Amino acid sequence: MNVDQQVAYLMRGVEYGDPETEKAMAGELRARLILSETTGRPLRVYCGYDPRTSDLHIGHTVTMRKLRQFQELGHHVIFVIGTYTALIGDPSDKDKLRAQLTSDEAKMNAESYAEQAFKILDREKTEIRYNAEWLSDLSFKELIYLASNFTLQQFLTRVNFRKRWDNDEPVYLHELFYALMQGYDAYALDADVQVGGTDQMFNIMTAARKIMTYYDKKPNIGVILGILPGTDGEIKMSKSLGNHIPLNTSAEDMFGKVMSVPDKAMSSYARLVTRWGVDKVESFEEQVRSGETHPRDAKMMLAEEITAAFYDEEQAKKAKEHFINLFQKGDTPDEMPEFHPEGEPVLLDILVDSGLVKSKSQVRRLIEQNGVKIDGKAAEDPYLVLTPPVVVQVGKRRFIKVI
RNA sequence: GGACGGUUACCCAAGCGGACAAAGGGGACUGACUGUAAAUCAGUUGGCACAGGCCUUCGUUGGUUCGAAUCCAACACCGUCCA
Repeated sequence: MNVDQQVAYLMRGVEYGDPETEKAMAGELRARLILSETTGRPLRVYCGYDPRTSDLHIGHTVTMRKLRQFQELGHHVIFVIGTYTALIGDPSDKDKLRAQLTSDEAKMNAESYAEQAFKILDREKTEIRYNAEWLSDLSFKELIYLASNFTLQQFLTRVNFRKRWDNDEPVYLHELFYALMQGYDAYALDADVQVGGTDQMFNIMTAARKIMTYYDKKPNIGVILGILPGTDGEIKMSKSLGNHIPLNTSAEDMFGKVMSVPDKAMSSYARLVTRWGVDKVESFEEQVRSGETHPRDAKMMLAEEITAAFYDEEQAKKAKEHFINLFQKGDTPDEMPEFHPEGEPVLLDILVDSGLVKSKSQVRRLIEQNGVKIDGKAAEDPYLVLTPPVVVQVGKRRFIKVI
């Protein structure tokens, strides 16, 4: 790849909300890539992760994929785990105060976090750092100097603080430190590039660049990526919103979850979570736009690619077949949990005891709504005594085999 | 320290003495339609009971009342403002 192709590759999926900024960043990146090539010094690229949660979803992997791309081009990647910043909780993506985390919790999460990250990153080429290393030694005096680079107005113009301010909700002083700390991370790591989502725009572009300049360093280049929408296609993927696709799941489940994403979000997924190159993404989008490929089939391709990226080609293919059988042909799945009833196999009890339905009242409602099927036939009587083995189905996709 | 406001089901939020298992919205679930979806339409959404009906729930604990989510008291927690 020549420099321009590299820039295009590395800037894929960025979102600055302002074409000028994007142009400026692309320009800086280009210059620094050239510098790296002539001096033979790889760029130092970093992204920080909040160890608030230990199980990752594919939304977390967007920035990792970007780091991976830098790795492929021979640059040095630093995976920072925000053990110290987690003490505050990043206020960026929420308009509410986030809970603080104890350092023990943070550390524990961090370990499993990094482990999952190696599904994407090259273990050999990744440096893992904890920001407590340098932040815990920061003196109060230093903090004052750092803080003197910023005004309260700058913070108050950020929407997430602004909203709370306007609603007379508390904005705590320590929340303002978050940006300073993240900026200091970039300085301490001597970063050339910092990768992050658009929710990190302020921290990366304003805080980090300002702080680095203050310390007479070349400010880092912000590679700001779009936010991956969740399976609802609307808002940011997040576990607490229940619209996430977890990493620790089965290939079948991942495939199915990608398929449940609305059509309009396909392009975000193509750009942010596939291993595809620039050309491939563009032709994919073009095929859908022109109607050449049926949106359903396009999404199949997408789901297969994404599943393959986290598992492997073979498992992805199997997941696809599974999906086709189950949903397109309406078959029952090959494998389903088995349930051994105790005593008389009364439908009502089985559904509750197996955990398929929460309460008996709910079973009654489901039966009234034709939502319970026995060997494919809608059940009418909750007190029906089953003659095992039979397949009991609730809704479209929940099955058990009663033995 | 003081003044004021809040705490209702999964979430937001109405209710301010009886008609309240509690409006409305969101979410979730079921059915129809489909491309699996989304959108749309219809329904369900505390528990138990075949049903009449019964039981538990409106921050906690007591009280007033024939009757309390609603009134009173104390407590707890949360918030805003003034010091």
